[in-house]
Amino acid sequence: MAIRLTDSLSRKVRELQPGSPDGKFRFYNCGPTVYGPAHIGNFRTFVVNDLIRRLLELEFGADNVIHVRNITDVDDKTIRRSREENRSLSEVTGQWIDKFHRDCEALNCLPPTIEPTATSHIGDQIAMIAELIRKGHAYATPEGSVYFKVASFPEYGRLSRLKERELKLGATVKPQDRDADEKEDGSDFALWKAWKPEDGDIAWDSPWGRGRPGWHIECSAMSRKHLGDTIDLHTGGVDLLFPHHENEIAQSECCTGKPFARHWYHSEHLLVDGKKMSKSLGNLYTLDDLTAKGFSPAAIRYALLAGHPRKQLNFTLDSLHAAEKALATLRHYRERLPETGGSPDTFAPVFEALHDDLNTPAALGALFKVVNHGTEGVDRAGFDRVMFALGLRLDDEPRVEIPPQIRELAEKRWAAKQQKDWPTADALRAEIQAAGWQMLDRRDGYDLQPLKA
RNA sequence: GGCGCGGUAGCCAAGUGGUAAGGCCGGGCUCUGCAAAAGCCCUAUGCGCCGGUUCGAUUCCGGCCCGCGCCUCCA
Repeated sequence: MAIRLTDSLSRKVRELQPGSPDGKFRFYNCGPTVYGPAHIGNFRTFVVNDLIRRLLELEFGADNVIHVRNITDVDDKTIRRSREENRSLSEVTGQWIDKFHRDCEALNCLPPTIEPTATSHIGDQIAMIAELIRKGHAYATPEGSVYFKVASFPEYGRLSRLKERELKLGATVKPQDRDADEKEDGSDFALWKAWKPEDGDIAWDSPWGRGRPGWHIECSAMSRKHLGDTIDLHTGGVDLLFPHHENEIAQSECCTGKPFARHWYHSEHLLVDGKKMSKSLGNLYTLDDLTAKGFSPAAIRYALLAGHPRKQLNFTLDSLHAAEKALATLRHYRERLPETGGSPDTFAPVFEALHDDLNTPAALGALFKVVNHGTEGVDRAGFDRVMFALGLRLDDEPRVEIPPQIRELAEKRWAAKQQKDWPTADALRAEIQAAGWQMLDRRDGYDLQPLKA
């Protein structure tokens, strides 16, 4: 069953198919800039992309999916952070790359096939810039910067449909680029940035002097290097539509003369409390912020998938509670399932929904419809395939530290219960509850949970 | 000003020209020393407002109201 996905360029829902004869599906996903911990909004994009990755694997086979996700490890923000902390750039980016990897793992995102960094592809970027200059699509300034000449690419603006880019009345007026007067045209964007004092020792040699690459060129260069001139799918958050992806198209197509990506996909942003996340509103969550509140990464992933990826999702703590409960239901359901013997078609509606432009809410609805129907005709193999597609790890229960004194009271109560000393057992239960914990008896033991607020 | 998205039960959220999936919360029941957990069952005559098209609209068209995002480096 083909995967159908909205294409941001044609604005149509189109099938995903490998475009090259080798049958490999080439997938490029714009990754993070590593200057701090990624927030939950960033992770929505990565979780959605992980869902795409998983569906592609199921559709074409794991060996036939080449998934590239870059890491931007040199730009204004990373350089600024390095200066502020008086540490080397690689020290700063290394720290946050590690953190990003740990967070992705916690959220059960499959690692990309290739994860190139901008700094390890400086030569490729320089080569591409040189080619653009040679073909008349870019120019160097006396200061040693290189800009892409937007006017040289008539197709510019096709993706974002922003042909007229002058500031209109009512638009947020932003301070002009300090390099504005170097450019031939205000729309031109930097391919290479000449060294400035605040860049410190962060610079590479180039035919235009010392400096560093502009942001957009890295994706064009790394995508080309690892996936070829034309790729099958290019994705990112909606904010990247303009200017980042628009610029990538311009650079790549002017360089190669071939279509850059056969399919574009952009996932929508996350809102918190109905507003865009921002530090001033105090509604910016990192993964650690949420796990510190006792939520499991699996529940966070579930909550991120609970809304349609192309719709703004209002992320709330409530949705995390709901996710945690829903996962518990799935966990218990799975326990009641036989290993094999189920009908292979049971979960077809779930996959149909996922293949229909990543309709995750409909897929979860279809999943629970099966669950509510009982275990008849269902087996773990089929169920686990769904869990794989969604990337939901059912063994990922929220973990909380149990204080020793609570553990001690629980042991005493368990002993009293074994003696059928009910008054003592009840007294201890009350004591444990007064301390904010709840004791859940099982046949063969007990669990302890913090009391719900 | 331009581009785009959305307003469906207490909360979240799919969906369809023919009478509303699913999750959470809430309620009931079963089970169980107690308490939970788990399982089972129930929970929108209604889909922002006003018109129109239609045998029939939440779903199509028009108008209005409200909310949100983007418009040069933010996933």
